[in-house]
Amino acid sequence: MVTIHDVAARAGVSPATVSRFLRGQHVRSSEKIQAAVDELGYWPSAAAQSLKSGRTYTIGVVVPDITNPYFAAVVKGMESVTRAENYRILLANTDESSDREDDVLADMVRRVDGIVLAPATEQDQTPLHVRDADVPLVFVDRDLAGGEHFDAVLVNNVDGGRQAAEHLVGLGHTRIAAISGNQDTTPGRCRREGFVSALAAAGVDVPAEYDLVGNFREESGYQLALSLLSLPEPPTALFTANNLMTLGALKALHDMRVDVPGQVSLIGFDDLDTGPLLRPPLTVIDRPMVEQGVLAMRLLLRRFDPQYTGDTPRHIVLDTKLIERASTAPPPGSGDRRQATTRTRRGRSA
Amino acid sequence: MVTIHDVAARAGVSPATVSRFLRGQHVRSSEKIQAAVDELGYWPSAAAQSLKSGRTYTIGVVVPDITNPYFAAVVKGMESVTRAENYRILLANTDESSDREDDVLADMVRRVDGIVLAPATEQDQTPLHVRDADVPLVFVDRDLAGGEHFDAVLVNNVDGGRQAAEHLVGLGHTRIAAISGNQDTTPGRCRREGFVSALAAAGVDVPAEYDLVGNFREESGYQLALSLLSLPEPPTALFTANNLMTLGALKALHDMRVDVPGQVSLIGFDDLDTGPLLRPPLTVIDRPMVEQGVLAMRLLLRRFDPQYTGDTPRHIVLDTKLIERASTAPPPGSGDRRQATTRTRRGRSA
DNA sequence: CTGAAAGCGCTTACAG
DNA sequence: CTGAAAGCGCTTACAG
Repeated sequence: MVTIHDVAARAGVSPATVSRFLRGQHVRSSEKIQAAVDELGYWPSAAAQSLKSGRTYTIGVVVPDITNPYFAAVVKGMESVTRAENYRILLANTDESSDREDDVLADMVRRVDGIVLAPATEQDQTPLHVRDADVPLVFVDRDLAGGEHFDAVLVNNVDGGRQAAEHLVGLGHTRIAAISGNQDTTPGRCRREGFVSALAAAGVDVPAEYDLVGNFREESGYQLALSLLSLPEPPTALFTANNLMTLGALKALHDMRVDVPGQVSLIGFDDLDTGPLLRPPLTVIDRPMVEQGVLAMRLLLRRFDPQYTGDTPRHIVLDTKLIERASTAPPPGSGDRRQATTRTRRGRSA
Repeated sequence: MVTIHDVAARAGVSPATVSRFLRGQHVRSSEKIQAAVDELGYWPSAAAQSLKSGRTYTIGVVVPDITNPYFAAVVKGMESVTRAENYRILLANTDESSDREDDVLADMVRRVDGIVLAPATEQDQTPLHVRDADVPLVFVDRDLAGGEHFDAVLVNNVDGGRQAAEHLVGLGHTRIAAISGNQDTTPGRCRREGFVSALAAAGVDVPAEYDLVGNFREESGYQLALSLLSLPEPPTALFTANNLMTLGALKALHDMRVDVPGQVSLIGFDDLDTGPLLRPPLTVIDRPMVEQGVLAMRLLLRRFDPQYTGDTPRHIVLDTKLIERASTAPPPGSGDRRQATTRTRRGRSA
């Protein structure tokens, strides 16, 4: 391993001068030093640098599931920022587990300059300890009870739920079910809240057997959709609170040969790359993804600038948007001629 | 920041003893030390530890595109291994750029104990320099010209291409096109090679205008599929060499209102979560994904075990598998009654 | 502008 | 089993 001393010896200067040159200061023997660096193939030791400087130029990124396209997009956004600012990303997957999250955060605290976290639950208090360690923390996608003291980039989940509800009500549905996500997470709780309360405001009641709670994974969307379909009186419309549960529900509907949207309308939260290509093309509540990652990382890096370090925490809340495609329609028997016809035809050709 | 000295002082022992306790050695005053650690909230400095030990317990993972579900799955597999072995992952996205890859590798060399790399091109020689720095390197998904000296986990891409070709030939197609990936990558080159040569062996010629090369991104699949459809004599079957280009091609086919598989059959490489839910459900060449990540990370960690450090490089090559769904069928006018009928019906109800 | 020196927080051979 | 000491590779205030 070639060190700064080797470079110094070869260039005929002191290690201090090499260090200054490398950090961009003007030195007399810059050519000789550069030559020595090149010839020796010198690269500074990150460990030594951060031991001295107390900075790692590394950001911890903690997400519940990297294979969820939403989080993959968020990470990509964050990566574009860290790259431009010469930081790197230490990535951890918590598999939606608080325990795993605790371990990861404790481990990261002494390895990174800051953390962007999508917490597994709102109740977890470990992230608050991160603050004690003086490591800036930004929440993305999900908040925390007591998270007011941190920066955050969130989405207006309540309003997204409302948009989904009003879309279904507008189509004439009254038997409306929801498959929500973990109720101890911000998006799980808020999307359900927004959805159910907008339905109530429109005079539509959601009975307990229509008000199901899953865990944001495909399998739970699948199982809960099956259970809805086996009800004596199944719903005519279904809201699924994230992309993976939407896919699970759609699989269940396919497996049970339920016509979508002829028999059951489906509206999901979060768009998918494949959304327009699915059978049928999915109606969804969409939101920024890459942008959320970009904003969260920018908020975090700002905290390293002494000018902003003490600023009051900022909560950026982005809007959702309804994308109407073909998975939602008026309920069966609603007298909508076009819809009824389509359904019959599909039934025949299936 | 609380250091090992603070803990030592509080426990009434020397820092050396604290260090030994923390590393699992038996010491007399373990209870007092543990108490001091807890009360002070001590956590060792990673920088100091790795400066001393020369180990970072961090693995660099370099992929071309983290939002590609294939790479997301590979990373997830790697993460499960690093977690179990108490390593962490420094993640970098190269956006399929060799320049970016060079930067990333140079940066990582002094920050990690080893690297798993899916190289942007086969020609890039930078990864070979990583070896000079004595940082073990394992290839995943993609190989390098000169990569024989490294461990690698690959897929039998040539055979995957062959499977796709024989499936299409078996259905009776003779006008067969391919949208291949970057020809300076292992999978891009080999999938095309396997596909084209299997067609040749079956007596099917692929004219130049059917033999297209994209860049593994959705947009290139879209554009190239459009260009195929605008040919005076478009193909009746299309092979797309990765998941994203398959989606792009499918979008193009939808946009041009081409019946799949009635007018054009489509077979992709790499399955998708949504594969069965697409219009139509996709026939694909599938391969292990999470498992590739697991195997690659295991190969890498083995290199840290003195027992295996000097072993000759291992190339693990996994098999692909044809998954037949509904996007492939005999060519139009081939006399296959069932198919022809279906096509007509679809045409009517569209 | 430059060098000698101290020190960042650990670990580990060396004595005891 | 334990402690004093050296040293991992840098950076930076302090003199000059």
